[in-house]
Amino acid sequence: MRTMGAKRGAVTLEDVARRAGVSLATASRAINGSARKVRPEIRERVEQAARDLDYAANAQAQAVARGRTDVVGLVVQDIEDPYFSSIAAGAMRVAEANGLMVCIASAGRRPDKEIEYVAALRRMRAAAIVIAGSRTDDRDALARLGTEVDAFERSGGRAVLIGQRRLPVDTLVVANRSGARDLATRLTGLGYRSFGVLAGPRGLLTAVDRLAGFAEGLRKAGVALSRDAVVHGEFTRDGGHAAMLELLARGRSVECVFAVNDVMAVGAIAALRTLGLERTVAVAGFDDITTLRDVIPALTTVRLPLVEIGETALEMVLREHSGRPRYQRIVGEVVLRESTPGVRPAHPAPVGAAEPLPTGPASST
Amino acid sequence: MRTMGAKRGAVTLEDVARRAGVSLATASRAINGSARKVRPEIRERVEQAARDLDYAANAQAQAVARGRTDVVGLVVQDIEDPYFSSIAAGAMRVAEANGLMVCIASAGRRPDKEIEYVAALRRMRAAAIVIAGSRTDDRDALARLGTEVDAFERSGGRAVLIGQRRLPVDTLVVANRSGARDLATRLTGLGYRSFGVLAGPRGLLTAVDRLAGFAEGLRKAGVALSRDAVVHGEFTRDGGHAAMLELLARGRSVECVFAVNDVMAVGAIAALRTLGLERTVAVAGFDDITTLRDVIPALTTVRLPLVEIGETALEMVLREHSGRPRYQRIVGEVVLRESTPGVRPAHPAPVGAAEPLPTGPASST
DNA sequence: TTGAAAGCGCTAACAT
DNA sequence: ATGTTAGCGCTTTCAA
Repeated sequence: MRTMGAKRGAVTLEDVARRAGVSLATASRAINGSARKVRPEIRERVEQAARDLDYAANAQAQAVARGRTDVVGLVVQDIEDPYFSSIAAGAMRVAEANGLMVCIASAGRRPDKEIEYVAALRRMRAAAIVIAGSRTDDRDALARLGTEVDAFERSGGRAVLIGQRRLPVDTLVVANRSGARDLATRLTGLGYRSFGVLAGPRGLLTAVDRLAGFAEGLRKAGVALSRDAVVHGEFTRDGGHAAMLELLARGRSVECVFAVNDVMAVGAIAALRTLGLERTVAVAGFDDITTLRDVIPALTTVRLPLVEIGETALEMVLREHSGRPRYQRIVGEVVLRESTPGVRPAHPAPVGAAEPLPTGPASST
Repeated sequence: MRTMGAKRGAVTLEDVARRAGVSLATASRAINGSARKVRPEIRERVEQAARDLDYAANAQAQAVARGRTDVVGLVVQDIEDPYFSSIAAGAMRVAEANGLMVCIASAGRRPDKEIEYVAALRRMRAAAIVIAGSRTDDRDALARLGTEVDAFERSGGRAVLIGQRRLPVDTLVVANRSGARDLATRLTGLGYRSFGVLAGPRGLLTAVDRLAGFAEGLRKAGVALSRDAVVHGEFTRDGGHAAMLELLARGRSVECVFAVNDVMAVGAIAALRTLGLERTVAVAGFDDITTLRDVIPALTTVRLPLVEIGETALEMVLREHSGRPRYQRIVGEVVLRESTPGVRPAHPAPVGAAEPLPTGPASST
C-alpha cells in the first residue's frame, strides 16, 4: 500500500496525520501526547489511521524532541554470573513497572570496559544508570569512573553504584566486611579453630573486604589466620577450585575454608571431593546464590538479597532527590548449613568458652 | 563555566563547534563522521574543544539523523534463569565486538509481555532483535508475535528466534526432540526400563518437544511410558521438586526420571533426597547449565551450547542476507553422568539384547 | 481544540 | 577541505 516509505521503511507520524486528515501536531497529541486536548472523534480517527498503518512512534525522535529517554542502563561485570543476573532481574522488574527499557552492558570484569559503557550510556542519554559490581583498588580506574559518572550526572542522568562507597554518588553499600565478620563469629562458634581463605582476586574490593572482615571476626574470637592460609584466585568456580588445590598443596591442614563467594565455594568443594576430602574440610561461601541452593553439601553462606538489591538500586535512582549522594547499607545474613557441620570435639568441651588454640596469637582483647 | 546548557544540561555539538571556531558540519565530521575529510589541525582543535567541554554525542539524535541505531534487542523469558543468562552472555559478546548496545527485556514467561517488548524495541528502532525462549501452543499469541515481528522487519530491523521453527523468521532451531530421543536411547542402553517424566508446563513447546522426543526414544527401545508417569509442572527448580513429589505420590515406582530441564532435575533430586530416595531413582535433565555442573550427583543431561547459541543468533541476524528466513539447527549432546548410574541387573543379562518389558506396547518397527 | 512553525541535536547533500 | 542548509521524526510553543 504505502508507496513512499521513509528511510528504514518505517511509517512516520506524518503518514498517520495525512491519512487521518489532520495536522502533524494533532496526530502527535492524539497518539503520544498527554491527555484530553483532542476531540474524541478526531482522536479515534488518528488512532485508526495509526492502526491501519501499523505505526510505531520513533522513540529516538521522541527522545530528541522531548529531551529525555525511557532507557536506563545497567552495567554488570558478567551477566552469566548468577550474582549479577539476580541483580539484573531485580532492576528489570522495577524498569518494567516504570515503563523503562534497560540496556545492559557486561563489562567482563574489565574496569576500562565499565567506564566505556558508562560513556556509551551517557551518549544514549539514559535516564539512569546502575553500576553493579565491585570496585578495585586501582585508584586511577576509580578516578576515571568517577569522572565519567560525574559527567553522566551533569548531563542530566542519575547514577547509582552497588558495592563499595568510594565515589560521591548514590550507592548501595554492601556490608561485605561485617557479613564476613559475622560469618567468622558463627564459624568459630561452631568450634572451628583453623581456617583457610580462598580470597579472590587481590585488588577486588569486595573480595578484599570479605577477607578483612573474616580475619577480623577470627581475631575477635581469638583465632589465628596464618598468612599462607590465604590463597588468592579468580572470583569464579574455577578460581575456587584452583585456590583450594593450592591451599592444600601448601600443606596446611585446615578445618574450615571460607571462599569469598559461593561460586568459588562450589569450586572448592569440587576440588575437595576429587581428593576425598569433602567430609574433612568444611566450606563456607558468600552471596547465597539461588541456583546453588541445592548443592551438596548445602552451603553455609552469607545471604545477600540480590534481586532486592537490583530493585532498590533502580528505585533509588529513579526517585527524585536533593542532589546529595545517598548511601544505603545492605546487610547480609549468615546462613549455617551442612557444609560446615561444626566440630565434634573428641572430649566434650565446655560450651561458650572456646579457648584459642595454642598456636594462635593472643587475642587483641 | 558553561552558562547556557541545553535541556538536560548536556553539551551539544554546536557548543563544541563554536568553541573550536568551526562550523557545525566540520565539527560533526571531525568527531563522529567518517575519516579523512578534515584537516588534521582543525580536527585536533575540534577534538580538544570536545574534550574541554566533555562532549558526548547524543546517540538519539544521531540515530534520527542517520536513520539507524546502534542498539539491538534481546527478549528472554527470565534473565535470572541460567539458560537465558548464558544466551545473553553470548549475544552481548557479539554485540560488544560490533560496537552495539543491547537492550534486554525479561518477559517473565508471559507471551503478551514478549510481544509488548518486541513492540518497544521496534519503537526504539533496534537494528536487530533476538527473541530467546520457547514458544507456546497458544496459536493466537504466536500469530500476534508473528505480526509484531513482521512489522519490526518491515520497518527495517532484523529478527531472529531461538527455539522452535514456528514463524517465517530467521530461527535457531533447538533440537529438543532429537536431543531427548537420544537421551532416552542412552538411558535405555544403560538398562533402565521404567521411566517417569517431569514434563514442564503443558503448553510450552520446548517442554512438549522434549517429552515427545523422550517418549519416542523409549518407544524405539521398546519401553513403555505410562500416561500417569508423566507429571507436568513449572519449568523451574520448584516445579521439578513438586512434580517429583507428585510422581511419587502417584505410587509409580520408576527407575529413572527425566526432568525436561536441568533446573527441574535439581528440584527433583532435592525432593528425592528428602525422602532418602536419591540412590534409588536416577535423574536426568536437559541443557547442561554451567552453574549446575557441580551438583551432586553430577547430572546426566543433554548439553546445549548456550553461550554459542546467543552468539550465533546475533551474528546471524547481523549478517546481511537475501530476505528469505534462514533456519539453523542446534543439536545438543547427551552427557552421561552419575545421576544415572545405570542398572545393575540381578542376573547378568545378555548385552545388546534388551527385551521390551511385557507391559510395553509393541515397538513401531 | 486545532494548525503552523520553531525547535531538539545531529548528519549529509550541496555548494564553494 | 569547509560551510550552508536541508532534512531526520517528533514535540511544543504560539496563534488562530
